[in-house]
Amino acid sequence: MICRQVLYMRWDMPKISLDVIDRKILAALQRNGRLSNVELADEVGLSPSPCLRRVRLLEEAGMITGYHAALDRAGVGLGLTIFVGVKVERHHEEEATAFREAVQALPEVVSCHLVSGEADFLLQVVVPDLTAYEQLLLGTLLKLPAVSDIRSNFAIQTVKDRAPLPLDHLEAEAR
Amino acid sequence: MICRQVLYMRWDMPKISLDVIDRKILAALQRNGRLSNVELADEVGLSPSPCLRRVRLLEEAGMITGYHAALDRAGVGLGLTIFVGVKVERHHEEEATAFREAVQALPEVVSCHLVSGEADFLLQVVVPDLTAYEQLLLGTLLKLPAVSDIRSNFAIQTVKDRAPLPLDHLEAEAR
DNA sequence: GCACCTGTCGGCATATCATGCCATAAGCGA
DNA sequence: TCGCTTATGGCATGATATGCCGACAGGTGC
Repeated sequence: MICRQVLYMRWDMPKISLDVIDRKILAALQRNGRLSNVELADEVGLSPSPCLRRVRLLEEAGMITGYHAALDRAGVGLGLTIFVGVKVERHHEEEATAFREAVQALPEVVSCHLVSGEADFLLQVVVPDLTAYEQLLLGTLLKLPAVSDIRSNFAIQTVKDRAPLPLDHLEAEAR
Repeated sequence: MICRQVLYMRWDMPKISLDVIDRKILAALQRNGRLSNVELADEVGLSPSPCLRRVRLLEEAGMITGYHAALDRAGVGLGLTIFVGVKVERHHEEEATAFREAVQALPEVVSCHLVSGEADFLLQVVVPDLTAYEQLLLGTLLKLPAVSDIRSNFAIQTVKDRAPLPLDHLEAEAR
């Protein structure tokens, strides 16, 4: 019998564990999210029925949070990527929450993390050009609640982007 | 006739332009990359045939670079995300190239950009835990070619991640 | 050792979908 | 107004998704 290992559990999601085949499925769908179930089944060494069942379970368990088309940024006219470090004033938790909500609502901000170190928040911003960034920075970012300092780092070259998550660390543990 | 606007062109890709429907398609597939063609066609207000044709064109034109499943990082046991600023020694272009190639080969590094500002490269690293990061930092990153300084910023909270690219800037230009 | 239970597999039937082909409608220039 | 170009929609066919069934293997208790 193939033994699956419980790695993650929340009250609102079914228990799940990842065996060798589940990891193959996750790796394959990271690489190509539009694989047909037949192709996927063939790739992981199952017949279509149990393969589809596993995919559905992984989705319901929250392991797979979604499927997304990746676009060419330059292609759609978004030539500038900027990593923005934001410092917020201390002792203003309610304002920090307001900051988070404001950031959520900004479509140009494609990711935002609370981080340790120099900055408090690290954002990734995507805009068509410098003019657009100027408007965003002066017109919006600097006016966000509790912001005390902003540092912009322009992406000059993309060496690697959105690479698949490494799943090798599961290899050793699962049988 | 609906007029499309040429935004991006490379010698090896067919000319393409994006009209209102194309933008709806891109937006929909960013949101859900596994939409069936029938659902997509319904959403953008076309019948399946021309809809599929447009999707294929967008793929061939390089606008859509791929489809990928998004995984829950904690769910697959990758609890730690770190933003790593790396400084490299100047005047060593060949070593900087070696650095880029080394980074490409590291599965824990999910993205890497050459940036302006304090650091030269900004990496996003994903590992299971602090022990794994210690090994990666001491055993690998610090030994990479031409590296002179490394600064690690740990992600404490994810406010927003991998949000869809904003396509609103195309609205005004296209008819 | 045997019966039973549980979990997973593979096969099958059916509804849905992808995809290529063709006729048609709408814009554009002569 | 007449063609030419381009995109659309419908249709036929082959492929796919999906739910249901029985089979089978591992584990458990008698």
